[in-house]
Amino acid sequence: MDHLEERLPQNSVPGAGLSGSQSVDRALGLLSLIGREPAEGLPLGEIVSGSGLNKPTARRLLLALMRAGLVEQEPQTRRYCLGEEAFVLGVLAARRHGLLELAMDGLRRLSAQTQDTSFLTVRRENYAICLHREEGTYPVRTHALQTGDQHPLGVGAGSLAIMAALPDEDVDRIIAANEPVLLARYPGFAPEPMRADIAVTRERGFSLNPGRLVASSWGIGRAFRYPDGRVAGALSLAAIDSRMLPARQAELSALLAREAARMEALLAQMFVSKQGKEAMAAAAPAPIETGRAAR
Amino acid sequence: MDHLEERLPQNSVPGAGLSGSQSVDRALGLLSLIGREPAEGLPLGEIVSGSGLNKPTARRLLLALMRAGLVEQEPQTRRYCLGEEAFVLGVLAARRHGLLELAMDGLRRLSAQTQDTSFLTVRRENYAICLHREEGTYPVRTHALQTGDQHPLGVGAGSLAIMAALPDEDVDRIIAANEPVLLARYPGFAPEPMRADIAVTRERGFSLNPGRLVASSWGIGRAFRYPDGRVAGALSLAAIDSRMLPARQAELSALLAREAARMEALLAQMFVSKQGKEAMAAAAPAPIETGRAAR
DNA sequence: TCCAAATGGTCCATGATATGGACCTTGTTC
DNA sequence: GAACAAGGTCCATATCATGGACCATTTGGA
Repeated sequence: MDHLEERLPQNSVPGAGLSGSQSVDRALGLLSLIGREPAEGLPLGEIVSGSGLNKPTARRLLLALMRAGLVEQEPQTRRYCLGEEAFVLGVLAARRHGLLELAMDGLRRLSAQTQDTSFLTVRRENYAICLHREEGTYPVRTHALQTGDQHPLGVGAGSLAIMAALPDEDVDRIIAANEPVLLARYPGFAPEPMRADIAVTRERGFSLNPGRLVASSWGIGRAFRYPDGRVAGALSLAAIDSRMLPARQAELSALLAREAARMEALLAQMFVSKQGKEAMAAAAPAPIETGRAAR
Repeated sequence: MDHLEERLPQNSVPGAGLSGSQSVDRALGLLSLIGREPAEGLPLGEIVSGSGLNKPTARRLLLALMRAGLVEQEPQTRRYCLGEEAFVLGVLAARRHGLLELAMDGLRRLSAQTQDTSFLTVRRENYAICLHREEGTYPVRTHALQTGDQHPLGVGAGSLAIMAALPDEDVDRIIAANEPVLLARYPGFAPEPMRADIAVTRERGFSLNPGRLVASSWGIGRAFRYPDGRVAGALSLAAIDSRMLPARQAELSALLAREAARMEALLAQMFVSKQGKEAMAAAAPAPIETGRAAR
């Protein structure tokens, strides 16, 4: 039903789209497709239709992914989902890309101070993905956004904050790319209103989702950047509408601003130490360093 | 220098080794190779020699991995390392494979109570990989084991605990497979002594590494299992020799045993709720469930 | 400043490899 | 128990990945 979006991620330049490793691209596409729905996994049929591949090809690639442990097949349901190796790889990658770890303290503070649920969101192409949900203690909570959930950029508070932090040309491109999905699956997020939201967000310094996704479930968010200016992600808070009146919005946005600034400071620090390590890498003979002998 | 171990992960059955997706297997092999050294990344040359592939092939596959965001190339050093997408994928996979999350509380307790550094280790084929290192407060600490470090099964306390928890046939196979690496890079971990270590570990209920990897750096470990009996991983503690005398060994092993039991309880709980969800999946119409419409 | 060596990166003819239509198998519905 | 649907596999074909040869850029030495 959604073949349209697949198949054509070659940049329309006729000769220059040949990657040189079609099957690898396809396999990694499947991986990301499966990652999108990690809750219960995807049945083969949906993988086939969702990827635009045909059954034998999809299955062959899945077998390769399973051999590597990145994908597992639930024996009961025969559904395919992310494997343990994907998890391990993530832990390994977290050494360099430790956004979540950096953000955890801030999220805990936010939820402790506000009693509301807080989120870390990052950009992933034209989508925003929720990396963590830190529960608040307030008894009425919204469950509109869970860890791992993905929505088009501009849909939801954190996602909108990220979108608004991007340069205009990116905004245009992203909205154009997402237009079919927005119209089909996100009533209330048509391109034009979204542009208005972005403008307001930029003006006022924080994003607001007034229950557009789930009625009465409001969100407020703020983006933060890497030292080089790239958008790194967004922090956001969610609560029911009665806890998001203008006065409290101001209060929450101040807290978000403080934590976002803290994140930017931490990232700046990380950038420095990383470059430091790189400079050293040449000289250092590595004192004890068990295992992994030189080659 | 280590071509030997590559190239032949087909199970020696002559005709039945053809995977049907050579290039995907190779690409995922590179991914795991790069994951092994996430600290500074690997230069192309080492990837070429480490994988047994040739330069153009390796490069082409790396480009595919980079297109997917799973690998990044440091612009300065031109080294290849795990990309942000690997990290994100890991977060997504953590929903199902949340061992680390389950273990964090226990690790914190262990380090708080003992002042020593504690570790979570899991098995990965014939190796053990350290998923987390929780610092202790005691001023003299060993840094023999860092998050992400990998050693052959049987090398180090956690690794040995896992090995000892495996059935004999696995032990034999793993030792045989690792023999070249052990002899070449791990003096003090020859196959025969290791078998003795395994026997002692089984008898006494916990593993001990008496400074074999780094002098004076001792470790003590204990494995825990999934409800179905499979070994899930190991918890371990590291300290200098003077803090690992027999009396304290007993004390520490009791703490480890308690935390390992707790882990097993948590895992059992997870298994139940997972099966529960599966059973429900068919009936439930998913109350609000924004986005991701049915197809 | 220049040259040499090493390492990173690319091209393109060739055939090994991935492809997908057709078919088989298993589980579910009426 | 027959019909349907979904999962899974086979295998001849031509497409796609392969790797030897080559170019580019960086490093370090004189």
